Amino acid sequence: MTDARELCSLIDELAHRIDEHVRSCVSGTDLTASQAIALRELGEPLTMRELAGRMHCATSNVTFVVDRLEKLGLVERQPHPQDRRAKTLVLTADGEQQRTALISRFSVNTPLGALDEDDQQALSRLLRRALSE
Amino acid sequence: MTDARELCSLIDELAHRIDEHVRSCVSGTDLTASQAIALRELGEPLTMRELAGRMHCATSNVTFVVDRLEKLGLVERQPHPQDRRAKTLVLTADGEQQRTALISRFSVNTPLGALDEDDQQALSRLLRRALSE
DNA sequence: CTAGAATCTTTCTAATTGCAACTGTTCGAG
DNA sequence: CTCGAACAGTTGCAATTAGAAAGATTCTAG
Repeated sequence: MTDARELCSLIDELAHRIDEHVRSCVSGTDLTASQAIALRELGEPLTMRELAGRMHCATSNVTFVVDRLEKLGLVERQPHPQDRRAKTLVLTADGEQQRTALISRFSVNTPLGALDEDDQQALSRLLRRALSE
Repeated sequence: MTDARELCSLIDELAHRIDEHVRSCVSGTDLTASQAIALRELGEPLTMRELAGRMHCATSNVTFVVDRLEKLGLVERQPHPQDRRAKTLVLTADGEQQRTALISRFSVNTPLGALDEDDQQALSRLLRRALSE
């Protein structure tokens, strides 16, 4: 039987490399890593809570991050059409532009560069299966 | 071509599940998640720096975590035999005992439970390849 | 042998993150 | 209807984490 603990370490290691990659992509810009991830996830309008879910962090933290993105003029808090409690986060034109620039920067020197096309597909399949539970 | 961004999200998601798993394993004990991970990694004596490397955190943070483990009587800072700058972290008898108990708790309901033996080996092989570069 | 660069740890400080309480809104049972 | 429970978001506060500076030791070029 394989060692589940070692497998977890490998995944943690890769997640850490991904995090490092994000940090290297934002170094030199005026964005923090958290802000960049938020921007990345905002390809479609989301509520605060939805964004928190995608970022795996507390909603109070999203309040903080979005505050700063809004000050930078990249995101707007709009009233939610159906639910007056919620807010819809939408990118400004500038936000859209910075997002596409960011994503193109993300896509070079990916931590998965050592894997060829077939391996990436195989990895994707295995990860989906592991997460499906 | 597969979407590298989505692959990264899958890995992050799995890493997050692993983190949640650790937290659920330590809830009810007097250990924090960081302390538990430190304990897990101390299967062999390590220096502060080595432990920081395995925990993916700053060395100043390890000082903090080890301080508390030492107060709990689970770890001892011993002078390093070769290098008087460094310290060797070794588990006490109580530390060893808590470590094995912790690891056995880690091994039930693993986030990788949805994968059978073959899949786990395949995943391990792919992760190693991705990390090898 | 020795001076300077590098390394290991700690301390101090700042930034990030999570938790609990609170406001305002929606939902559902009666 | 309407009242209480549930939920979205914010705020204040505490805890975790990282970064930079400093002290002690080791390494290395000359």
